[in-house]
Amino acid sequence: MNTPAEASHNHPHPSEHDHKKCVSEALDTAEHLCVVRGVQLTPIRHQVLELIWDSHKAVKAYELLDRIKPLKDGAKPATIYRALDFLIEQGLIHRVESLNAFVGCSSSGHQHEQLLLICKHCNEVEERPATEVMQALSQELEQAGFVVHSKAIEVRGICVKCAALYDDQD
Amino acid sequence: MNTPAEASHNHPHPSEHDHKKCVSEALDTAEHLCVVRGVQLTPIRHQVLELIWDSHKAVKAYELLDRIKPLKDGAKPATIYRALDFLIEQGLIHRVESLNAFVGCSSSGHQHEQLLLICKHCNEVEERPATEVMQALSQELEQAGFVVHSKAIEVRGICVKCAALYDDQD
DNA sequence: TTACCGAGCGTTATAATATAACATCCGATT
DNA sequence: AATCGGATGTTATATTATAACGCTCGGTAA
Repeated sequence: MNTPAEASHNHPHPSEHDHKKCVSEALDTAEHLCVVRGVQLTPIRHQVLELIWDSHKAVKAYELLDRIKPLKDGAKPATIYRALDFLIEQGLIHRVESLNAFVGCSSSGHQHEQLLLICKHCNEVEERPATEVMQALSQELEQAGFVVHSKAIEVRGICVKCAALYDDQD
Repeated sequence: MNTPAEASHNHPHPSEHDHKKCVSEALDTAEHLCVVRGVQLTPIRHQVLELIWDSHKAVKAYELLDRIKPLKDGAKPATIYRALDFLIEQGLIHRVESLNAFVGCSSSGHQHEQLLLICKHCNEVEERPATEVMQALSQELEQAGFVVHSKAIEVRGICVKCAALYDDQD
């Protein structure tokens, strides 16, 4: 398959994983979930999701716009933002609040709310279920009597792989 | 003292607390910390901090700009953003990432990183130390080998006071 | 004193992010 | 055939944020 995702994918920690698998799993899951839910993963939405999954980096909306223009001539901001809205609603991507950017969600089906570890060096975002944290948070929120709509738990810093590089080289 | 803060303050849950005390404590703490740290809480910075403390609501940068213009003729975006940068650096305010907005920090001296509970109804932001959550998070981050620069832990929903109003009235 | 330096601020311009509003298309239903 | 709703096209604009450059002023080194 000559997808743009495969063509332009650029992973800073290459030995670590088979990214094609990430992408195909994410897309398969997305397609399946949309069928089950009776919502449409239209070509545009699919393309945007694929572009987001090009890497594990957080991507800006206008970056996506630039990258979808060759595929979708005449794409405008609304094209992207509508697709992003849909993908977020369906839990297929995360909005990274502290970056105004977007990243694929690996656990779309089950557990969408996760701890996001955002590396300032490689710009990758790691999702972690962080069950202990989530449990403590639920308790805290219950104590506070707060009715939750959504959560954003984001930590910025240097990921373990980049930290290792720093130790070795910088 | 005929401060703008007192003049325009508007609290949706009025019986709950003495807001003048919040403001004066926040400003006193800020002044003290800046002296100790050898940094300047200039008139502009002080005014912006005061405007932010007008309420416990998250405030947008351009709202602050509009509100500082009468006091500081010719104020421009940079005026506000520079002050905000300073106040954030000094831990005197929080940037609410999921709103692109700002709110005073009650615990400037000691424990800046807190859980923020953001009410969609009254728009107030409650800070909570949430020590159990923070502890679990620290553990998680240590396990992940992630070097932390900053954290944003934000929950959006309905605060306990507004939830009570909903139960009674809506 | 004079020269310099850096922090803070004024000012202009523009970049980057996001939404509103209305038109059109197209497939499903009546 | 009529119509209805979801998705998309299209134009315009709102909102958020930064860049870049110059001035002032107070401290300090020559």
